[in-house]
Amino acid sequence: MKNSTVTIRDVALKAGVSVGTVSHVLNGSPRHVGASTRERVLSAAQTLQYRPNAIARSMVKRATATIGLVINELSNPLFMPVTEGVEAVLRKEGYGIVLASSNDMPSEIQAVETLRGRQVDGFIFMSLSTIYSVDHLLKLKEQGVPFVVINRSIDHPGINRILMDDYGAACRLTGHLLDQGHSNVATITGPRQLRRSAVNRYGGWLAGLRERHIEPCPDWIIGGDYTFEGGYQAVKRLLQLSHRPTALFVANESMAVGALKSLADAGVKVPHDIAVVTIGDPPFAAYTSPSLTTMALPVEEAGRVSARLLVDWLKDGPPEPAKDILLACTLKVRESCGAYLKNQT
Amino acid sequence: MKNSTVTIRDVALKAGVSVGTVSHVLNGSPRHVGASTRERVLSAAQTLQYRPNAIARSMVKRATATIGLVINELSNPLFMPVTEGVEAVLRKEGYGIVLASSNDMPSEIQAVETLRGRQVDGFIFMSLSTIYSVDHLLKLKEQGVPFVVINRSIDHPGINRILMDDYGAACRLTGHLLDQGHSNVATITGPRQLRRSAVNRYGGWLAGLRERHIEPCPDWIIGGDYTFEGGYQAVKRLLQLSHRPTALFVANESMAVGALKSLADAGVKVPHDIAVVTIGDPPFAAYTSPSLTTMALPVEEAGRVSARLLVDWLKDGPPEPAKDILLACTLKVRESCGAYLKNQT
DNA sequence: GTGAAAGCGCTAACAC
DNA sequence: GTGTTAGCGCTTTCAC
Repeated sequence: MKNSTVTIRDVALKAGVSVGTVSHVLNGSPRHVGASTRERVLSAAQTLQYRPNAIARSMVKRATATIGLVINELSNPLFMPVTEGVEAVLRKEGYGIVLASSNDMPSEIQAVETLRGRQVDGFIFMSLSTIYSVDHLLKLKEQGVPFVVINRSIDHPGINRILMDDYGAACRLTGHLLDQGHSNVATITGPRQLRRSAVNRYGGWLAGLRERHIEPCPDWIIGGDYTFEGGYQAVKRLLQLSHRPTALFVANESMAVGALKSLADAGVKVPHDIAVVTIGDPPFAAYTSPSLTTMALPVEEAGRVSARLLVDWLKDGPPEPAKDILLACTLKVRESCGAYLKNQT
Repeated sequence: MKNSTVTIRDVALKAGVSVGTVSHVLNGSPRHVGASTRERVLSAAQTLQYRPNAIARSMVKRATATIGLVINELSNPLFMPVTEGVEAVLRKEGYGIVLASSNDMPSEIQAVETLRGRQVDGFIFMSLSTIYSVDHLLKLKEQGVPFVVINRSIDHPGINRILMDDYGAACRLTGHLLDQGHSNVATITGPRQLRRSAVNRYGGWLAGLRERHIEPCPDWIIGGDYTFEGGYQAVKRLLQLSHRPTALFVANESMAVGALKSLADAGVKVPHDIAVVTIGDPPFAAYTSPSLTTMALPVEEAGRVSARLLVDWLKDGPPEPAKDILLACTLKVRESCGAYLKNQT
């Protein structure tokens, strides 16, 4: 970066004071400086267009006021709002974000190394997968590096984590279906080998049913993979069943969209012939045909909460005991569950 | 960050050499060092778990190997893939990303200042709006700060910019509609006062029509705002017209989804009663009912190209003359334009 | 082939 | 109230 060559020395020279003084007035340190001196320093800095070098500052303060945000699957639409939440509080607190994406374990480890080399003050890990080993995170913890994980299944005491209540959301959503008078509720699950959320959403569905003393029909558990096509194909399989359900809990939004299309292609009317609900509330959920009844995930909130937690840690020391925060989802009733239909008739 | 207190000195001490030597072997500098010395240094670094302090390094090299990515509207789904492209090439080249989001001019200016304070080596500006003044960018240019803009209407010589060919995309897409035998093509425009892309897409639609000597019907130019609801309402207005078009060019994907729903709600069959096409190809475009024929924007490519441009600049000096790159869109033919329908009959 | 030392721009003791 | 100075951890001349 060119031209950035105006240093604190230049300001000191121009103001006719020492660099120490300049540093003090510019940082509003407790030390008392004369009004006229302060004035001269300020105006010198102004006219020289002085811009403090944060790198040099970090050097001596041994802190960079930046945090590392490591994301896997940058392309996942869920991450934008999380990042937004993170960014909002971090910016307000004067912290910067250095971004790293990782597609697998090795690259995540690599990213952490790189970011530590860049001296980030802490980390936020934002991920979806549950298959990752967490050894490198435990190592971080052991070394006292501040970090918080979002949506990461890491069952180890003392890890600060933010989770979204997939289980509760699925349970309530299923309950909502039952409230509409359904009792034949099928599910399209996520990849339960890979994602903790898929396990929890399945578990929530089951619990929602059993809460009302309904035993799920094994045929009505269709395996999916969280993709559009997965949802499409799952419904195709479902429709081949002789005994069809009257309601369908789809484990995520992408599959729900695929399911809707599959249903439409097969001439099955939603919600008339079958009700559909899902977890995750993308902007377009209100504009599918029919619009989707969903449980909105607290994505932006997760971002804000994690950032807040980390910043507090950085300022006041680690939370004791470690936080384990479960964020609730919000029911968005639209057309696909048939609630409106029912109320009309 | 704790524990990070193993410095180059420690390595030097342990290896029984000078810090200069350590630096040389660790950076693979041209200087010759004895094989045994090198060996000792390497193993010392290894056993001490030495991690070079990038901040200190930046201090003396006067370069941080980071670039500032400034985005407005973090929530815009278009930006994820762009960021992905940027990240991919930057990581490969050893550069880091520091992220800044800005919602308006003042916050963008603020972000630039902050990032310059953090000594980023260059900038990528990713934005949508055309209403911003560009004075601060011109100032950057004047000061020799490397930067490239994506999708930003800044008509000033010497600015390196990446644009997506909205005009060409709209023109070709309209042509595609005409190829299907339509001649009554309406459009729902974007906010032409705010977005350059809206102007260009409108212009492309017009040009596509005139290329075939068709004069557009003024009634068939419906003003929209790039939102789902905007698309929904626009179609409502369109349907009140006595003389309806047989095809509809919607300026962006969100409005197209809104339009589809509006049409469905009104019982108008797509593509049978009216064909629909749009610009922008979100993942769900293939799973709407009917699936959307679109022009896919080269978003990830824009990210990659901009990053490559910037990195080359950082390494070899500014491109002469400045690059002005126009990226083409890709036609994705699906159901909503009626092409398949036509071929079947 | 290797070591010593001068900074990079800044903050924070410590003097006065 | 203000100035001086010793580093923060590293790279890179310049000696040897």
